[in-house]
Amino acid sequence: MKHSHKRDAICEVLREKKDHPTADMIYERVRERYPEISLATVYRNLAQLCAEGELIKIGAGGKERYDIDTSLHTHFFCEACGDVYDVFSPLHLSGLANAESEIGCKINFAHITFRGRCKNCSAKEA
Amino acid sequence: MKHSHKRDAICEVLREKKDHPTADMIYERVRERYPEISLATVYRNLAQLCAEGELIKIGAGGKERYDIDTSLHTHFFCEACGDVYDVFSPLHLSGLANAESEIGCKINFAHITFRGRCKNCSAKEA
DNA sequence: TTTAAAAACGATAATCATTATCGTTTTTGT
DNA sequence: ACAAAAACGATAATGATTATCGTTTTTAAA
Repeated sequence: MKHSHKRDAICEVLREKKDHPTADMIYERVRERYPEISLATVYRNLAQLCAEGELIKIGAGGKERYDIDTSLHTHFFCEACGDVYDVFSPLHLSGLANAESEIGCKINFAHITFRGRCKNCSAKEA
Repeated sequence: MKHSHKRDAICEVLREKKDHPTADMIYERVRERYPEISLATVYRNLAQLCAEGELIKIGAGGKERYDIDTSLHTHFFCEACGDVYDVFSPLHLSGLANAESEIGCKINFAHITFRGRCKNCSAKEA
């Protein structure tokens, strides 16, 4: 993988605002620095960075979202506004051994996501 | 919602084989009974049944899959063959209170999915 | 049991996110 | 500077899903 300014800009954008943007949100943000960038370049680089393990995709039904923090953490999806928040508090899941014996195989990974209304959306409703 | 034979057939197909089929898998199966059915009818009815709470969607990145068992349970996605299995063993997640205070709002729902290799795929590799 | 409005249907066009193609431009090691 | 490899922009293609629209079923009341 050669060095590329556009790819750098994509990573910077992801580091600057940790709101787990979609590909087109990233495209708009990078465009402020590189107005000539193509959406294809954004997708190409996102796929590449994911393959290298430098990014993770956090799709939840609709469009894919991207997170440059690849450390183990959980995401909270606001059902009202669609925003995604990080949760770093440690969680523990028990009952895995029984689940494994039920399906007769090893569980490699348990994926957890949360849903609810974020602080902003709860405040608006009140 | 009026009664419809095609919709009945879609539900039957989902009850007969609990492999969480995709829309086009359902289309193929219903076609054996109603060769004239349209894929649009399958999608229309699946959306309708989901809206009524009679089905759940269990998308995991790629195509959506559908499950007629709406009781609380977990899914295991085989990373090798893509098949989806049910897990009914009880699970318990702790650490939610800290997670809620971290993000400052109420978590309505914690969604858990498992990944690994199913029994068949593990056997093939050995 | 006709009848008429509402809902469902099939065919197919449209949408939308994402991926592939291809000719040109950058990067990088020599 | 040079040339191969990688990246790029523009745009076409793909694939899943949704929308449209004219026709057919369903259903409940006349």
